Amino acid sequence: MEENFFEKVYAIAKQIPEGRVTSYGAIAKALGTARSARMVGWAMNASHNLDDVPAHRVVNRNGLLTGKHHFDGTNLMQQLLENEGVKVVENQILDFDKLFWEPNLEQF
DNA sequence: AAGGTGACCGGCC
DNA sequence: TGGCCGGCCACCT
Repeated sequence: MEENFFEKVYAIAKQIPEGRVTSYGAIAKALGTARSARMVGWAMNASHNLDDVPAHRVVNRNGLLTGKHHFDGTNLMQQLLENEGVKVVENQILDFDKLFWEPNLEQF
C-alpha cells in the first residue's frame, strides 16, 4: 500500500484484466487523486520501461488511444488491444463502456 | 531551488 | 457543436 505514486499506478495497471480497458481518470480516482489523472499518464510514460504494465489497456475517458503515439509503432497499441479481443477503430475503442474496467485499491 | 512539463478531466465560452 | 482554458500533482532539468 505505502508505495510510490508510480508503484500504485503500476499495481493497478497490472490488475487490468485481459481484454478490458480503463481510463487514466479512473486509476487516478482509485488512487485518491482523481484530479491528478495527468500523473497517471506520467507514470505510464515511465512504465514504458516495464513490460509488466499493460499501458495499452489504459486510455482516456473517451476510449481514445491518446497515448498510442508513445508506443513503438504507430498502431502497436491498437494491435495489442485487438490481440486481446478489444475492437479498435481509428484509435477509438468500440464498446468502451462495456469493456471499461473499474480499478479498486481495496483489491490489495 | 524554481520553473516547466505532461499518454488528463471537466467546465465554460 | 466544438474548441479553449484552468486545475491538479509528481517528476525532470
